[in-house]
Amino acid sequence: MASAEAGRDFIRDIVKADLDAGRVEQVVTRFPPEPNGYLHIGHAKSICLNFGIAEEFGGQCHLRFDDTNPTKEEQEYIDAIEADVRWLGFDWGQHLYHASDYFERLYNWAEDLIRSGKAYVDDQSQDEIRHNRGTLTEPGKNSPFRERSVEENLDLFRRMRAGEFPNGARVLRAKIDMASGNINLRDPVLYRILDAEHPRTGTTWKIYPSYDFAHGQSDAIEGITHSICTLEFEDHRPLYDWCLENLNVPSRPHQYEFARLNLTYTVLSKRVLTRLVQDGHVTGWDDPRMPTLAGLRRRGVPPAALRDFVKRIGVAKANSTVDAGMFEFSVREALNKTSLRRMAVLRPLKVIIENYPEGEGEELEAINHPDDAAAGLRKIKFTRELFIEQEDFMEHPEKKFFRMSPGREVRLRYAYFITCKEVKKNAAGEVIELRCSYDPATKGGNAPDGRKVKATIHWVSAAHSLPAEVRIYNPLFSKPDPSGGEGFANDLNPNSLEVLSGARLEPALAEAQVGVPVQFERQGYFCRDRESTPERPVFIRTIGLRDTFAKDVAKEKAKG
RNA sequence: UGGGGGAUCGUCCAACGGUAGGACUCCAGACUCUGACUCUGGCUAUCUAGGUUCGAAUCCUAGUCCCCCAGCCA
Repeated sequence: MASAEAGRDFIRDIVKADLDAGRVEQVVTRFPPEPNGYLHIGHAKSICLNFGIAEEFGGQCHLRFDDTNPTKEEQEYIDAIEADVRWLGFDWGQHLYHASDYFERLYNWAEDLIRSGKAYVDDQSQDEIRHNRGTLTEPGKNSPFRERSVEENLDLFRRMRAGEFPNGARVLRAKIDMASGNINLRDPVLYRILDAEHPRTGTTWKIYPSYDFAHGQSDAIEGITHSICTLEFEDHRPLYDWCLENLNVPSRPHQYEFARLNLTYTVLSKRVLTRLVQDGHVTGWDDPRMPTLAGLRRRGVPPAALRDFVKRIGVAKANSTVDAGMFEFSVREALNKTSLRRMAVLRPLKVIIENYPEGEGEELEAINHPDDAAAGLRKIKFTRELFIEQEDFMEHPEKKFFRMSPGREVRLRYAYFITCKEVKKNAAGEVIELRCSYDPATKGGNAPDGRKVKATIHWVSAAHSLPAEVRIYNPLFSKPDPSGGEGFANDLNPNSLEVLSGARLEPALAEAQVGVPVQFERQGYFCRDRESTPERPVFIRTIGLRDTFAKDVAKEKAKG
């Protein structure tokens, strides 16, 4: 039954039309990762597309590992991929498959092709095959082994399977057309000899099917109706179709292609991501700077933000690069709704309230979420000695700066109005302490005489706050369009990680759970990291709040 | 000089012969115990040249530019 709403993109249009016309009775899609790395935000687009379509149109979506190359694939990746897809919010139910589940059937289909004279064993070396393939503008040459008898091909192919030949000695090729303008049709390799241990089939197999020979048939076995992949497979489609048309397959799937995701300041090449990890540019696949789902999760990005982002960017066939700001918007929007508010001072500046009694303190009430009364209130401790943010004070304020400065009155959030009376400096001339006075009548943050202040700043009690480490992340790459090739290392941002070791947190943050986002008021969204110790919490900044003041300052500076 | 795709605001996506619309960004303002959120208002686009048509982003013709393909990777 087709969803009532019209498709939101060309693929959904096709699905809907197929359903409406009765060409398929239930849509079946699949997400087919190769377990040779971790999933990233680009995969999220594909996952949301495939699982989303299945959901919307009442169909099903399979998770299928495309594990046809044991030299690159590992169990660690298989496990991580399953966890990441679940985390994103999708469920494949009973439909977990592996291309390797189909090795026997694929093998038999290969023999079928040989028997019908449409495949042959080629003894040429890899170099010879490459050489004889021709070029983009010149046709290839037929292999001298192209006209072997069915019997000889069958015998050789069986002996390939039996492990009688070394890696690379022979391959099975489709007999199509060495002069085709589409290079994929110049007798593509269907099977190669690979003496490697497969994470699932172990050493059972000595030969492995190529992607082109495995994918379409796997789709057909599973009854996939719409096989959705990225643009670079567009000119593989004739081969996809050729296999299905020349084999006795149980169903007839069709392939559709969409443009993969590109993001500014980001590289989504699996090869580069692998290098970042292996070469130690990041601490691992889940380094919070990585665009991997594991990295984003550790960073504190909620899965709902990913899903929202994917919905916003749409699906089309034109290559494009999405502004990372669009992703940030989705992250902030999701976080704003759900994050509890807390106060934390990242770069502390000591404040002493001179007219507040020494050794005393009081509890004040603070709101946990401004848009959600059900989130309730909490108590915060106010004392004579406090910390405020260094950047909330300027000895010589510039024109539009209206936070704390000498002689100026500001509000401490949920507490009192205070006025800066004196500035203490160290020998180097750095401000190290502010002496202030408070107005007891402004308790809770409002002046009974109705006077206003231009700024409200956050603070913590010096004695009650918790020391912590806070990690601020900046883009991993310094260029909007970093190299996805060998030059990637030159485009890395040397300041992608900033560690603030002297931060101070309000006591309620002691209960923060790893990975659960909170808003540090006026600063951004943060979450406790798994590297925290009982003595020393570590918080990670998921993303900063929008900061129009900082932006204006930067603009002024740019103007000169 | 082969084959396969693609060109619409700064960015991403719509419009399926009938007023080029939305989102992000940006700009101006309102609100504010977060310079956040929210809310108002605004700027900016059909690759080019012809043609068909009452009417073209959409159809036709000829160009231009961009992307992918020469793995026994996927």
